[in-house]
Amino acid sequence: MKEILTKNLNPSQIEAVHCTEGPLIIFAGAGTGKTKVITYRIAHLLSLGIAPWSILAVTFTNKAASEMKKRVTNLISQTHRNLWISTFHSFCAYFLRIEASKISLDPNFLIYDFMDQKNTIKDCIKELNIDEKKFKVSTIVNKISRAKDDLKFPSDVVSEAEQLDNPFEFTISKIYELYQKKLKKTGALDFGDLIMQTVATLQQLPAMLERYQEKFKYIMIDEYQDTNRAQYILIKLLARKHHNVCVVGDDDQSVYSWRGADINNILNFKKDYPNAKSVKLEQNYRSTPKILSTAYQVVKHNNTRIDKQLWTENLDNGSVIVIKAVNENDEATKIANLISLNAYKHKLSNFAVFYRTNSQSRTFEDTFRRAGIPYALIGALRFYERTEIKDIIAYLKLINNPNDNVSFKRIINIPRRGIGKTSIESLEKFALLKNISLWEAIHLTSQADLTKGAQKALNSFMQFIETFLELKKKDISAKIISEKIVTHSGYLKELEAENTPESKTKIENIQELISAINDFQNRSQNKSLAGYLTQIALTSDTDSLDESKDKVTLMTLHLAKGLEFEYVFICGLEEGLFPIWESVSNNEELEEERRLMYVGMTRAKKNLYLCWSTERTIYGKTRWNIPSRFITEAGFKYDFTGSKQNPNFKNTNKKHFRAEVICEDTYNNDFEIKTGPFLSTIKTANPYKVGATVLHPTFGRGKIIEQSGTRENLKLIVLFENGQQKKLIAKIANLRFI
DNA sequence: TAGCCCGGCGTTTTT
DNA sequence: CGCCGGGCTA
Repeated sequence: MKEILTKNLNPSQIEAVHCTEGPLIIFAGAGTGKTKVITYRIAHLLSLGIAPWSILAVTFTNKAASEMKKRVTNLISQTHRNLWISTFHSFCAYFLRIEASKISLDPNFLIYDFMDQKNTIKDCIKELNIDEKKFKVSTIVNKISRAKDDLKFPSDVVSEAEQLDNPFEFTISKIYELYQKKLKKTGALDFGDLIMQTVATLQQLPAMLERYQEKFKYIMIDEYQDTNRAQYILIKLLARKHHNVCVVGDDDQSVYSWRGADINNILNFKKDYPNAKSVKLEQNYRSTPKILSTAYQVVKHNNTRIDKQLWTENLDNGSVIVIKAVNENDEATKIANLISLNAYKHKLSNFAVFYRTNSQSRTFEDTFRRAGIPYALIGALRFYERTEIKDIIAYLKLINNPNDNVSFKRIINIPRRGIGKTSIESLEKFALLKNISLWEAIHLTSQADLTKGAQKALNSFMQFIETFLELKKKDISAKIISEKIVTHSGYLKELEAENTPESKTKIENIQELISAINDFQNRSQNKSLAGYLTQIALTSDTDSLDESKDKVTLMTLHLAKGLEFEYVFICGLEEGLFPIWESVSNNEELEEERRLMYVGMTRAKKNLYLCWSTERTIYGKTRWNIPSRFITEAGFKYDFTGSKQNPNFKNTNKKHFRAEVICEDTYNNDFEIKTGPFLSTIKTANPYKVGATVLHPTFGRGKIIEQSGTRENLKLIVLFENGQQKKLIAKIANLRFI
């Protein structure tokens, strides 16, 4: 064991692993083996005879937590069920369920996600008769979430606003107050509550705190730069007795301040724990020297940082290249061109395109689709945020807890039951008057101000839900329940009747959901409906990165954190887009943009492409751009004197672009940069020649042996290497040229 | 009640 | 440019 623990580690990693007693801060730069150090450290603690149940490791994402568990298990070749590796939120959710009885909390509390929060806020605004134009729902959700991140209860926020004599903030504080009341009434906690209530509980009950402090002798926090105040206090509380707290992070990768993360938590760690040891992991195992030095050039421009410089033994001559485009289509085309030119020798999953805003993805999608480059768009619309999924989940939630007004309102008229806005409004008024939930209210429809038709419709809805409440009592599985919902509610029928490509995807998604529910039941110990609902509330990445599919990855820079790719394109590097204009007047925000750039750059293993476009259309408005300061800071000079104010962009239609490289270094021999024939395949009507070799995602390699039709009706007959002969419609066949 | 039209608005989103 | 939400009309 000892040997394994040191053999694979470099000196600073060994130092970090072996320093078990007392506070420790590990500055772990990008690609320096951070997860490895944490997992080895846990294994080391166990090898010293430390009890597994006295170790707590906290991460931010489920992905990180499960990865860590997996790697610890591999390392010590056994599983420790008592080893506590989890996210902040699931740790707190678990804690609160266990201790619920001591703080008069229903242990079956719901967990509200962003949508639930928004809907509840909408109700609050209506109830308080507040001008919806002045108070935007999402702003308020954000404000409330930030307050919770800062451990501020409604009363705190109210008195703060009173002191400041700020009517706007005061209104928000009143909304917060009502919002919190509503959550309490339905028995729901939002993400912020999970942390805040945990902290509050521990602060109020010293004996309990003492017990947990005694239990968790060794605490480790991953991505410490992303902790908010509540999480910071939580850790401080838990670690106060033994002081064996090890935080791992990288201030240069702090990019979530807008969500409450406080970079000062990591910067001031040594102030909090004056006897803290600090270890810097600076040897990078990911990127080429050129990428590392260029990324350093950029991040060095930040003032608020602790200096670290990554180095590598890697002698690869991979490169950083600036690509100048003429507009966003040109940008996408040039990138598609480079990818397709090199796709024959590199897997597509080795390429990634990063952008600052989600709206930039569209051009890439269009271009890649036309170019026949398979791509995976990450993060835009997450599985559990799709309407059809949210609808079915709302049914499950309502069955789990009929008093959940948010879910009730979501599905009361989905599919259409003839219960319109006015009916719902008068039902709501009635419920408010009687101080009961909507579910309770529909049992008394005759007393409310409702038409006969509405009463009848509500009654049949009530009976429909009642049948499921019965099923729940009989412990019928969540899978069966959800199947019955989908069919008996008429939801599926409505989608089938629609019979559009969209409705078909929706049906597929619902089937996927049901199989996910089934999976859950086979996997989990807590097979109840409530158990499933908690699980999904704390999970999001069902359909994120599927590495088995060979596709180019498209995602925002924020989502790129923690990942790596051989070839990375960072796009839209223009002043006003990246850094985004909102940030340029504020140095703190600008530094965060710069860190985001640093994160993006350090994802690249071999080649890094920095792309910018002189012209870009955003929201229908076309703007002229100058290259991002980050390009300049990276050491690339752009000669403005040569560029005309109003150049003639007619050349956009040229068949062959040459990716304009304003500054090029020796680039990787393995990667061709000059423009090949691919581009003409995008621009001309028919790139598919008889005799051409193509690659199909499922059938594999084949030769085009016949073609008919034109443009979107172009049909091909392809003879595949497995002997199959297929008729394909070129537009949708997703063929790649090889 | 439901469907249509118009106006406003538009960074990033681990849980 | 597109999406969403509110208000108006059939």
